[in-house]
Amino acid sequence: MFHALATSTRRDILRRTIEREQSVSTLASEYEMSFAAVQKHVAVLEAANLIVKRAEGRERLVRANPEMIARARALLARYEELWRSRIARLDDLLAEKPASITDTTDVPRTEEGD
Amino acid sequence: MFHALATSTRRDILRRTIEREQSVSTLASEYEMSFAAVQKHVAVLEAANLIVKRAEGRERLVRANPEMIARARALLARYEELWRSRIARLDDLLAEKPASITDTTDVPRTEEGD
DNA sequence: ATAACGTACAACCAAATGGTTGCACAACGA
DNA sequence: TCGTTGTGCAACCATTTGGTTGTACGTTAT
Repeated sequence: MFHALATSTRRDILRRTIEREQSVSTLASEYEMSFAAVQKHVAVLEAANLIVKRAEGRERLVRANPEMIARARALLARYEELWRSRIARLDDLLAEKPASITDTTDVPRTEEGD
Repeated sequence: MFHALATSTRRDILRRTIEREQSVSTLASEYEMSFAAVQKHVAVLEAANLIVKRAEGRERLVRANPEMIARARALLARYEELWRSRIARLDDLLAEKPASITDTTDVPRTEEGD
């Protein structure tokens, strides 16, 4: 899926099909490359479920699939969450350690016995 | 940048280096492939600014760069925003048109004059 | 000093990728 | 009917990619 997003042409196709549903040839007319090249890019996006196609007469209308974009974003959000939990863990360590520096008995009963 | 994220090995390296900073050889020991292969993956991630390296003795310690992960997520969030604004535009059209169907005079004074 | 370790880089290779042209075929319009 | 349009697919080609091994070089340990 990230692979499908890795090309600027494909991201551009995605952007256009978010804005409005359009046929493959309409899309192809927007780029310098051949129709077949664009058609293959569309196929890659379709395989990644980032777009869906709908038949209308001889045309194939392409529209973005917001569900999959959301999934990609959620995955990256999870990485950020991992990072935040790492920071949290470091904070925990920094919050705990000082006690064992000032007090080698390291018995955490101080709070419990209070 | 999406290209750097397009391989599961690199996403895994990113995940590991989010959790804690570690040397290239430590990372390499986690995978079946050769050290050189992992080192190249690290280089790709570094070129995309998704990780940063720090020299410590003979080792190169690798850690994730949360700023870049956030940027990728933000970009995808923008696509979602585009989608939402498209929906909003359609809603606007649907909210305006019905008047000319039920009432050809399409004078919206009904509320104003009430 | 010398061996072992960690890293970087070059050369090489097979497979995937992004592009091309050409062809087949269904749907539309004259 | 017949030409045109829209699509999909196969074959082909150049480049990139993901992997390998080998080499070089600085750092650490014995």
